[in-house]
Amino acid sequence: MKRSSELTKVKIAQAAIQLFDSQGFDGTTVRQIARQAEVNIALISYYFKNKKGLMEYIMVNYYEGLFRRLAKCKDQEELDSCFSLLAHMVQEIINYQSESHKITRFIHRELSVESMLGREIMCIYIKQIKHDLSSVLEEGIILEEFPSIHVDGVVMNLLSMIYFPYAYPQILREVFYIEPISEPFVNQLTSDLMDFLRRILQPVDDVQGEDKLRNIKKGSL
Amino acid sequence: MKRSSELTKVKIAQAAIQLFDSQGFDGTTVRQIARQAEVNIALISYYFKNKKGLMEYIMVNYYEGLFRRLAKCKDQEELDSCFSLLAHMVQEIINYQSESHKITRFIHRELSVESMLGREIMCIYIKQIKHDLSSVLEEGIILEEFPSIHVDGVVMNLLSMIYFPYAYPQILREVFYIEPISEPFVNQLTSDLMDFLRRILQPVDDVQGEDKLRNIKKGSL
DNA sequence: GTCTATATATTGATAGAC
DNA sequence: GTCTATCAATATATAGAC
Repeated sequence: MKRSSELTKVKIAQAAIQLFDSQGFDGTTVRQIARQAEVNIALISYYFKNKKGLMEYIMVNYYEGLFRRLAKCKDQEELDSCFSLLAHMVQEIINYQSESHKITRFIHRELSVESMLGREIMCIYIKQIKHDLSSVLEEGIILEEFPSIHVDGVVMNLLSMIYFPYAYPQILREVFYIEPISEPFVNQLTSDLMDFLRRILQPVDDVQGEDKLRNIKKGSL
Repeated sequence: MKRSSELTKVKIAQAAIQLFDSQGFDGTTVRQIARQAEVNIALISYYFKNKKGLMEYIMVNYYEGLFRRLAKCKDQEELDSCFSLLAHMVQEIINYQSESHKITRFIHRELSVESMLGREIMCIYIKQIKHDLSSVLEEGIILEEFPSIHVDGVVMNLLSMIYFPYAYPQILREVFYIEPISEPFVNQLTSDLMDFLRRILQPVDDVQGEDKLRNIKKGSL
């Protein structure tokens, strides 16, 4: 493998990400990708077999990166509270989505199409995310850190709110006049989700002044 | 206009909805639509000018139907509390999405593609939905029925949770083992959203207690 | 209003030279 | 590893007969 080859491969992948994001998979041609990447069309088949293989490569890469981050999260927080671990995991997912916002939107769009690949992604990766979040909630319930809530329902609400801004960034931009990729918004979203979790997971005896202040504080979104 | 013409038009639209939903707009060909509708290919151009015109027709129809329902909602509830009106609007949106789940998923997917039409849909219809929900919240704040919450944030959270199950029905099916179109789920989602609203919109002077929520509950069905 | 036939363009993918 | 040239398939859209 020549030194230039890795660069070519990366250039193709980056061009594909950009185009898949804005036009969708079926709306993008291999010719457009080659032009954008400034490489010859034949090299796409050479490196990724075909257009679908290129998409698969991008998707798998994305989720492997996400789970590396979530794994790190778990290692660092093992000794702390379940709430703190959960909070860090949510924050990590949001950060990752924001950093890779183009792939995030593209994957979520393509996930909503009926296809073999979409079903595989769901049964592997989305299930894993659900499992990771559920585990922490369930452990917190067992340890009596959390009340006995409906875990699946909470996870679904979490995913709804985590995914929305990065699946529909233009809605945020053109309807709410918010830039979803900006650091302020990432912080705001994270803090909103913390509030949501606190409201649901707060034990009866654990009302703290800090939390109350934070609840009042929201309003800068 | 012959009697058969309206039927043909409907058959084409229904076939398109079915195929756009499962394969996406760019992933569907006019030949497939004609075959599925059991009409001649040329009739698609005849009735809708072209493929894009067909999509536009479906989208506009969808949102006009939704706003007819929301308008009815407002008329019926004018004399009741803001919470009750808000609850009914949320429920109406969920019901509509469930009844037209194929168009709902298709529109939301296509909305996430960078295109002229997508931007128009957002600036007209999504903005309108946001405005309708915001208005009720703002009125409730003025009438001191609601505390002074951050309206845009609440609306965004609402939309996140309302859209998610119908944008990604397969995630619910294959990861959560829930059928998003079923009546039980529709009721569950509605009731979850009511709980969410109650938690956020609880008046300031309302001392937190188990039975206090029942006072507000009169607003729900 | 419906059809056949066709024009025109574009698609993804690759064989074979370098 | 990279390129040119090209194939075969498929796309949308329409002109004109009925």
